[in-house]
Amino acid sequence: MDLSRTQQDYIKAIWNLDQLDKKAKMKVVADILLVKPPTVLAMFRQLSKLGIISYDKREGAKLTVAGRGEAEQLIRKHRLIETFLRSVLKIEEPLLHDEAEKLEHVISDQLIMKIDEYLNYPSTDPHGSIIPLSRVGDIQYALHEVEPDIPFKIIQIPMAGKEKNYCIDNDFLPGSEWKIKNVGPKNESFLVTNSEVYLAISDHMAEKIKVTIIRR
Amino acid sequence: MDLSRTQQDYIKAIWNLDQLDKKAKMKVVADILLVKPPTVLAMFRQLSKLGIISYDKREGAKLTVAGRGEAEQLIRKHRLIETFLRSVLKIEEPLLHDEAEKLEHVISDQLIMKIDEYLNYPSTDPHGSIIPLSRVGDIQYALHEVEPDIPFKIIQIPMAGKEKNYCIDNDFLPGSEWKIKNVGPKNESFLVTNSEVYLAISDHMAEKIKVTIIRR
DNA sequence: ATGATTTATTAGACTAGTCTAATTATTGGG
DNA sequence: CCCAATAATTAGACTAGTCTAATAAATCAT
Repeated sequence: MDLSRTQQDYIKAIWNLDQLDKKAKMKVVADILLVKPPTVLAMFRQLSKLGIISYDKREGAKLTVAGRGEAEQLIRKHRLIETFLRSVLKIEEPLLHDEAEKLEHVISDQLIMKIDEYLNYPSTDPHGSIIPLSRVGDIQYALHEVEPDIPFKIIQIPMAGKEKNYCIDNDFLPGSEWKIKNVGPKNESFLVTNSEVYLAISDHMAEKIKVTIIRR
Repeated sequence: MDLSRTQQDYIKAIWNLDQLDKKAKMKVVADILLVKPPTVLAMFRQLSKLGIISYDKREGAKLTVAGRGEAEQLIRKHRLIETFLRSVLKIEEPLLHDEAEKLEHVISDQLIMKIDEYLNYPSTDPHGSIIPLSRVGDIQYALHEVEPDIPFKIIQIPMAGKEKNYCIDNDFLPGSEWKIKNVGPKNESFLVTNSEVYLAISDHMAEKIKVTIIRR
């Protein structure tokens, strides 16, 4: 995952709106980021393709599980940086927030780990907000966590017997790329496709299958 | 002065080459910044227009006084950041340099002042290199320090008597924009122009006239 | 001092992120 | 339920920074 600074700004805006229980409609996001609606539309499409958000005209943009992961790592950085700047350099608002806003895009995972260690793994920032936990590396999800239409790659299928054969027979194997087309009522089954065939996966299989989100 | 990150990278490259007594030829700069020569040429032209460098095919790019000022503020930030990261977070090479390289473009003058204060105004960085002094704000120069062809704006002309009249008669006044066309032998006079008229300014006048570099 | 090699320059194209102007959808108030 | 206001979308254009391919200029080694 290598998102540009701009992409990160959009992700954060959507995350922040979600925290306030507001829909990330285009107009709203445009106003927050001081850009015009067509710009936001272009970025929403880009982020959808990357599996970071799903966008629907009337629902606005919604972060996928993958997108939420990205957002939380950004928030984690922001809050650790604020905590650090506050406690070491005694920086006050508004400088505190402004600098953190810039630094969060630039400080590496490695450095943020050092900062976390220095601060003795704080759980809240100077404003009392919770600092999300670290999840570095390629994040894995169980299949049932992934939203429809988000392309993913299979990492592991810990199956046996006829379930295993079912997967093998349909080329539903580690390394292959699929997406969820539809979710059955009460999440009891998932219709997946690799754009050649469609396959039904039961909920108890879906919970065991490990997957990563792929970017297009 | 609001230079992009990219512009700053070129300025630093030229400054670093100068420290090694090497000419900032296009090929060399291209190799350092991992870009191709046409890209460097485009940037050299841009920086020339901004009065940051002067470029000549066989001499390579040379920083103007204004450009050197920019470079030194960047170096100052870099070295203060390295010192801070080393002494507070015990960061080691190569992380130390890499992070400083990114942070120097993003940390404000205000924050760097806090860091300087925290470190108790160190004069050298962890490698023993000298940390340049701060010169924030719109930097002023005496006219005789400015290189030919670099456009500048007059800030102050502390003249009297017939010198004053000479300036007034020729609209050589605070607020007006000029550049040096030619420097006499032994720097004893400066031919300046505002693209309408040409004017000769003596060295002892030039030393008193305060000026800022302007960007086009 | 001339031909080979290297370097500089031009011309034209691409990407990401942005814009404006015009059009199409959606929505909410009488 | 219809229309006016608002929001979304399309189409087309711009900028900064980059590229490749082709040409021109400089340098260097015999």
